[in-house]
Amino acid sequence: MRADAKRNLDKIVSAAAEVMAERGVSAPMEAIAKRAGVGVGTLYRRFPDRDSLIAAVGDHYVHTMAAALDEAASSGADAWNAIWDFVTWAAAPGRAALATALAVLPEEAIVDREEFARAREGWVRRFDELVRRAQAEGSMRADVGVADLIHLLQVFTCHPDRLPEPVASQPARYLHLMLDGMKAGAATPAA
Amino acid sequence: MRADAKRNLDKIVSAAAEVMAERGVSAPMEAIAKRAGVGVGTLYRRFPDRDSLIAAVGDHYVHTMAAALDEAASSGADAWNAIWDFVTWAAAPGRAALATALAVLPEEAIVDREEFARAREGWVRRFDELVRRAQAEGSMRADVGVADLIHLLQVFTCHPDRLPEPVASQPARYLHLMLDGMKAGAATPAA
DNA sequence: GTTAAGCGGAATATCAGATTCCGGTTTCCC
DNA sequence: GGGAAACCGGAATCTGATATTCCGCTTAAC
Repeated sequence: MRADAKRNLDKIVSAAAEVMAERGVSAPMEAIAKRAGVGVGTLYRRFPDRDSLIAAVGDHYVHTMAAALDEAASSGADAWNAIWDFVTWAAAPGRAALATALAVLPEEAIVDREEFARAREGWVRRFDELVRRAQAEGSMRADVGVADLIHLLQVFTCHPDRLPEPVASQPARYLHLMLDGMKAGAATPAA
Repeated sequence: MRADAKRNLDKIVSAAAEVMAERGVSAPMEAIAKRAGVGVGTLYRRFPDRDSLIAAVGDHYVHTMAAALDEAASSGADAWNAIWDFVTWAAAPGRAALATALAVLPEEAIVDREEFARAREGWVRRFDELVRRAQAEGSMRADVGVADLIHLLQVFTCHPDRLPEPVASQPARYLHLMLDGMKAGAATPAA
């Protein structure tokens, strides 16, 4: 692969990640190409169909998230604070497409992409361990689980267009509210 | 207006409310017409543009909600429980388009529709009073407000397509989690 | 300097949904 | 009961937004 081709490939993946974060996984190919400073033709040469592009973006995100989670988990804080920190990180501006990397990816796009599946599973597992640790510590109620956290992250970190304005602009505020609801003793047992 | 015309008008508004609940305010006109058991032509004769239809649906919902809120508020329970009950009602299946009636309505669509604006404002005001009452009672934290409740209601009661599956199918679970986070003492102060 | 890999983006193909139109029905009033 | 006015349904048509292709022009690489 020629050097310029490689360069463009990288630009395309980053651009796609950004644009998909803003407009959802089905953002126009042309918008992605433009953001990457590249012609649509180049985009199509590299990624013959949208799914392959989504998959590439997915890789990008899973790895980024896994790293952030590990950092929060190993910061020495207790499990509850590690979760709090990770959620805060995930809600930061520019992280909007988190959802993309989670479950939103069309099944077809990730079939056979073992590396991706492995990374994702690893991330989920470690997140789950953290949650269980927090519950064991007595800081998180026992009737909620990683799944709830992941789903809520998806909801609050999806493309801003899909959220009411104040929520879109302060996802952290709302995620923290939800975390407060997940605190041990906060609560009426969840249904 | 001829009797059959009136009949169709009603069918159209109910159908629109349902379909918009499921597919969002920009659901295809044809889908709405079909649900109403009416031709697209009829739909267009009554509502020349989508906004007028949205406005009609809005009226429909605001009144329904206002009634539900008033009922919860006057049930004799304390303010916190009234809120809890209302939120539960709003999250019940078939109520999905709540968002439609709140702020999602395009401004243009409601300009000059004073009756609607008045109903909505009345609803918001009474909801706000309830919230303040709960705070005065000491059951709800003081750093959140009706706006937060309304926005989160919007998030969790929007068209199911826009939410991750588990959230879409159990909005009440997540809304209750949110309420738990809003309980007095639950919490780290919201940002 | 040559050439194959790579590029941009205009042109074209698709598709979903909006909107129009009119021949065929219903109401409703006399 | 009868006829005009008001209504219908939905096929046909129009549009706008994207996807996808294609090919003459560039540029890295040797």
